[in-house]
Amino acid sequence: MNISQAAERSGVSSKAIRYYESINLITPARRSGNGYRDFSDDDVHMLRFVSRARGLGFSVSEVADLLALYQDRGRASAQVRGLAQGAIARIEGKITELQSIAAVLSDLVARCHGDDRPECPILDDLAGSR
Amino acid sequence: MNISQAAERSGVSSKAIRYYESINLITPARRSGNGYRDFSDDDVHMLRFVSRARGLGFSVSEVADLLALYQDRGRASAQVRGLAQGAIARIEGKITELQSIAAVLSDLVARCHGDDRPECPILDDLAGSR
DNA sequence: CCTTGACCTTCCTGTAAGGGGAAGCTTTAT
DNA sequence: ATAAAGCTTCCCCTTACAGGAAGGTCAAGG
Repeated sequence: MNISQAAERSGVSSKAIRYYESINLITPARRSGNGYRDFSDDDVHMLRFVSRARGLGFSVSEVADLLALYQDRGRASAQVRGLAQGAIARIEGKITELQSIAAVLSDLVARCHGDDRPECPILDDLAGSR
Repeated sequence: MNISQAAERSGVSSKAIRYYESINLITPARRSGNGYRDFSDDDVHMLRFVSRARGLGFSVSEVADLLALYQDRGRASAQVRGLAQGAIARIEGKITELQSIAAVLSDLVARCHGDDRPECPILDDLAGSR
């Protein structure tokens, strides 16, 4: 099948597929006589794997690791688990950071009248007049 | 004062200061006879404003808006509040997204033995063999 | 006076992960 | 036959700077 169909079935855009190929994340697709890429169902399967992993917050290079482990029949599940735990830690750290930022902003918004008057605790705070 | 001192006092790196100047976020600093930038305490104050706003998750272009509002003595606080609320909404959306991702990953990690054996629910899930 | 070394300047490249679009094929449909 | 769609490669754009090269400048020490 051509790239747009593979894109549709895998949930990875054509652009992204070409990109993944260019950085050697996936093995280059076969080419038909006309030079068009020709994808198999297995290719689509791999692309879905990539898509799902990316959606779970794994970086492209981590996806490369996951793919290698996936294709290594003798891998130890501990390695995969380690990657996933690292991803969780990063995500949770990010959540904590965002929550504290949101808390500060919410406090500022609560203290701001939000009307036609110029007085604004938000700007005052940003200006450091605490 | 020179750029490195302004950087130290404001918490904005020298690189970032030059960058902010290049994109017209801040007004170009005065230059001394030798061509060096020469920062005043007011400049440092502005930089701190920028630094704090960036730290609160405002994009550079939003900071530009905030700075304009800050310098507009007649602004309506509602505008500032709107910007802040938009930021909060974005941040909370991001938090929700990250939380659901973390939940999926945590579930997968919990189901993975994480030992020498190759069986791995994480890879199985990524492969879509649900 | 001269030489370091620490600053400063501008300019170029690189980052993550593709998106957008141009120029030029091929294939498909009318 | 021709137009529309799809494919190819290639290059620029995005965010918000960091890193580093090449070269000018300033203050301290021998």
